[in-house]
Amino acid sequence: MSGFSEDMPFFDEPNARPAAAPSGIAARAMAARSGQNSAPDYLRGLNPEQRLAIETTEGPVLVLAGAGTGKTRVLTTRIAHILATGRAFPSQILAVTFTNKAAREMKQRIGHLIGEGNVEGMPWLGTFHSIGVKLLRRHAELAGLKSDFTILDTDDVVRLIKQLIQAEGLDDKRWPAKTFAQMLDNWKNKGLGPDEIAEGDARSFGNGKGRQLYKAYQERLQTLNSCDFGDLLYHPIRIFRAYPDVLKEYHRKFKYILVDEYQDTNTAQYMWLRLLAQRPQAGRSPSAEGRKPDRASAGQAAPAEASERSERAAVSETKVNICCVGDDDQSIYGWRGAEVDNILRFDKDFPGATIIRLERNYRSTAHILGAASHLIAHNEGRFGKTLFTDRDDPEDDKVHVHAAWDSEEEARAIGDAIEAYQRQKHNLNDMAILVRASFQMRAFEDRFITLGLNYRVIGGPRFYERLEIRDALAFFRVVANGGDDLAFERIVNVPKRGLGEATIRQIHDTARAMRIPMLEAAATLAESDELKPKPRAALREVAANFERWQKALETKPHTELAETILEESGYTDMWKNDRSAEAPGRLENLKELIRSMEEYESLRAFLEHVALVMEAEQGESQDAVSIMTLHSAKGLEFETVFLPGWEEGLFPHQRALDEGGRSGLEEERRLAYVGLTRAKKNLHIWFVSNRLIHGLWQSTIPSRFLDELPETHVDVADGGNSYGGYGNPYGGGAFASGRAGGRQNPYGASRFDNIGANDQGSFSNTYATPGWQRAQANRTEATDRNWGTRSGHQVERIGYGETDSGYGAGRTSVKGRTIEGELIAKSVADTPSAFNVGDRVFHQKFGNGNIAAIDGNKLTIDFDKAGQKRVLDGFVAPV
DNA sequence: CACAAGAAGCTTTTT
DNA sequence: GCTTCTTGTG
Repeated sequence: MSGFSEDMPFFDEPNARPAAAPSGIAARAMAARSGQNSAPDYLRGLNPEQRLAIETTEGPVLVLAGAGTGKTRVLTTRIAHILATGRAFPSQILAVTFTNKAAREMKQRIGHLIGEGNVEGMPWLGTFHSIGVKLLRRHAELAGLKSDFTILDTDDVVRLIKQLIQAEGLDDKRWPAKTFAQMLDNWKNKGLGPDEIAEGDARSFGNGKGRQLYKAYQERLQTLNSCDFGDLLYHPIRIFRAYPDVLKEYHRKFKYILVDEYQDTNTAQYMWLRLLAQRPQAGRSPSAEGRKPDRASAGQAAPAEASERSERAAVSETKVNICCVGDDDQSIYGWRGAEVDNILRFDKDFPGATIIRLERNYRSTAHILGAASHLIAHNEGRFGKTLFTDRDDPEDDKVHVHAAWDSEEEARAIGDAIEAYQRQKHNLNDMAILVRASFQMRAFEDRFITLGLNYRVIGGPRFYERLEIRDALAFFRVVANGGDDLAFERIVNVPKRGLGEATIRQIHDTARAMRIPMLEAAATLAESDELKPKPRAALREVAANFERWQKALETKPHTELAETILEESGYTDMWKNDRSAEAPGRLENLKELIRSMEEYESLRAFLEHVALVMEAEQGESQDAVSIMTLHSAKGLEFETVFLPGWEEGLFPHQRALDEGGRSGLEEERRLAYVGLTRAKKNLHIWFVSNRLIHGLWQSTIPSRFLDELPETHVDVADGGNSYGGYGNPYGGGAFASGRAGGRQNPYGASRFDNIGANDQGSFSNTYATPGWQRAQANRTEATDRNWGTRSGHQVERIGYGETDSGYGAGRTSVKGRTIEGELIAKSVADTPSAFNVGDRVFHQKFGNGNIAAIDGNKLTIDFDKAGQKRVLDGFVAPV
């Protein structure tokens, strides 16, 4: 049997026997079973549905777990239950999650349940990718790799593809490597190899060379002994298909399969699961009746190994004990290949599946739940769940909907609200701002910096993606694996050693010609006289360095070695001598990197961790408001949640509508649902009338999702309510009809069509709300922020490369106050506007003003009251 | 090789 | 409009 080496004890049950030393919960559970009839401890406090989900261990089970219904608890308890009742050994359980975070949490909780000491016999628990690696390391040679293959990240992949595109003689401008990397990813997410992709797809890139490039790419990966992320799923799938005996081993091994966030699985993951879960049954599909042991009749004799084990083990092998947990209403990753269909189709894929709904919500108030449920009910094509709660506290606030004039005021008002909560002794840690798109974050950061309010931004470029970290890792990678050409190329000339493009090309060519890694080629070249003295000396030093470090790899502790490498290469000095603002931070990050290495046994172990876990683990060190995208908020909860930017075009996002049509809209709605259900107690939704989009002020209309909220659970804040005293600068009248945010939204009319009377009665009647004087006041304050009130307050960026960058650069950007001459110079327009500079015009929201400059259909107007703005000519009328 | 001007993005993001 | 990457010039 191919791929299993002796030193990898595969069937490790005998050593991991839980019955031998049942500890913790297992012991208690067993005692409980034999003793009284009462349920074991770990089942206490669960509701009937949860218990059903846990105790229905046999056959396929789909648990539809709504937001806040105790999904993770069910998953972990289910595993504990399987173990406690002796249904399987830990090593016979496969549990898959999507994120490292989820895996970590599950591991922890299970450890807690079955007793921390039993780490030895832990289940196979991890992300699809980490389990993929585990599989692939065992069977690497079946995929043409060695078991110590390296995992490339996206950056490496793009650089590699670029080289291939150039090697093909294609213009890498016209055919961007990034685009192809994405295509590759899509193909692999669908489990398609170079020969399986659609002809059209293959032709659409690189003058019809798509397929050829794909092949060349895979070949290159093989010579580099590397994998990309897609391969971690794709290779195992192909191995399972091509080597049924290998697959069979895993069929025997895994008795119980659990999958978290099933709604997020893509096609490749689905295929992977199917292969593992569906046992060949000679044309018969396992049904509910299949619960009875009927293997014998399937004509598939129980393998000898199985008969050695207990009766029960043999029985359960015939069944598909797969349990998928998910929520179709929280599927928000369709755009990167997730197939909601996988979850909707579950009972067809696994006939006789038990479907269990968890609908009792333990998180939110009745108002929040009511609002969320009502909203999501607008989607078609869902299983349909109705969350409920027993909670009925008349003190609970309704969901608040607020209007603001523009994004700056939105940020200001939310900042005020946060401070108000703070005065009521709420922790900042319990509050979050969830945005649709990351550009929205800026306004909040700006505002919070002036306020001196602590915040933390979650998401964005991760720790390991930072420049200095990637450089350092490249050094380590070359030391650990001299054949890592991509890493070598990254740092040959770092810090600058006068090794230009020409020299590097030469190394490249030599390496190709002699079929040796670039590092070796460099060493060879350094000893030859093919180079000019300068680069030659430089190369010689590089080669000597790496030789020395590689030797030290065996002897020195890895953290010490890492430090030495960064010192001796001159990398630390490079940043020490750099007087830019980021340099100190980068040095700090390097220190952090070394520190984090301590937890790992070796440099290699650390590098593997880094490849798979592209996040820096950081604790919440201090009290701070969280700012993040709705996507990254999935799975989290907060006492108080702010959801800004509920406007058509932004949320739902225009591109989702354009590209995804109806299903795009439904995914946006699910995203809204995710947002709403993050809140435990207080929920504030905001929309603005004016937003700066791509540098242009655009009038916006309230999101259709606002109209989809039920009135009974929603409280629309009127102007005086939260702010008091700010009137409509344009004199109230028709616009300030006193019902700021009447709730009929005219989104049926054309987008941005809110000029004139049809604007009335929509949410966008925001004059009456926070007010224009504030906007005026903003302007002065916005200027102030340039010299920052930064002292004494801390900004924490989780996973951001640059710490507060660019705030000082606001000089020209204070509310579109651009230098006029520039705009006039640019105003050679392709679409001539019907206006002339100097014309007096009227704008629905900004009032009267004079045109200062024209750029195509974009006008720069000095408004009498609102100041200078750039607007599209369609929004103004001549006076 | 360094710096500056020019061009292309610009929704969400894990592994 | 802003930011980021690439290309061009000294």
